[in-house]
Amino acid sequence: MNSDDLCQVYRCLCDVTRLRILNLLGEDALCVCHIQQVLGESQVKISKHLAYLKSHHLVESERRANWMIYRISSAPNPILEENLKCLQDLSREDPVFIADIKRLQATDTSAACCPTSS
Amino acid sequence: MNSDDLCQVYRCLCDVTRLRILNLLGEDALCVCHIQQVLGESQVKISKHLAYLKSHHLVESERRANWMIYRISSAPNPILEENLKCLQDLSREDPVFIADIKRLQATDTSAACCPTSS
DNA sequence: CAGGTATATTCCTTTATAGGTATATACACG
DNA sequence: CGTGTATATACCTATAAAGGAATATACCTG
Repeated sequence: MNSDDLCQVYRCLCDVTRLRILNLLGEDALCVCHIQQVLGESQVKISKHLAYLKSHHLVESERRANWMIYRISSAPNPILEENLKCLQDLSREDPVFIADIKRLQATDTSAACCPTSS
Repeated sequence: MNSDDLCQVYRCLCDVTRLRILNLLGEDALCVCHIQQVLGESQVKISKHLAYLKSHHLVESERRANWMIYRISSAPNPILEENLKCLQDLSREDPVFIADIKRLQATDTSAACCPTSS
């Protein structure tokens, strides 16, 4: 990773919506509709931010029928990993992140679109 | 620190010039002219990026006669600290950071403007 | 206080990005 | 193959930010 790549990672991290998405994905892989539902944001917004994160290799996606499952990229990225840890710490303090995780836990993940349902 | 503050920190980190500045300041407090000289960038550019970093409380400054000495902010900031560590690791791999540190070490810090000179 | 040096700010142009509306694509199912 | 659902993309507008040129400010020295 060179200095430009590093900047790109930080560019990915410097938007609240993207941080909220990464915070969710730090818990578990999720389909777009669940991310959208938990964050309470529009479809376009979520889709675009996911595309942004994907284009910079912070997340990866896999199609499951109609749904796209997004997860944190499996390619090792020390900067991302370190900051996801920080994010986890913060998610216990910041009202936005706390509420997101709560809504995530309240979400039914047994639906067809969910990665954990076979 | 809330989610918006966090984003602001990442915004500060997502520019190569600012990363290079922070990498230098991670070594030692420095006056603007030295930063400018080591990075080989224009005065305006350095000054503006320092202003940006200062406005977001990542660095602080102190006047010494004609010179302004900048240093990493003394206010504890876990996110910044964690990422400065990452930066230090990277500065051993990335050609840009390596060259910066080399030029910093080759710079005469005994001049009047230097914080270490009484 | 005049002139010099170091740094900051203003004004301008260009580029990146956020977010919305509308539309396109991919897939499943009848 | 037509319809519905999930997701992505195109196009547009508004805003932020980067960087340069010119200028202003702060301080020092004589």
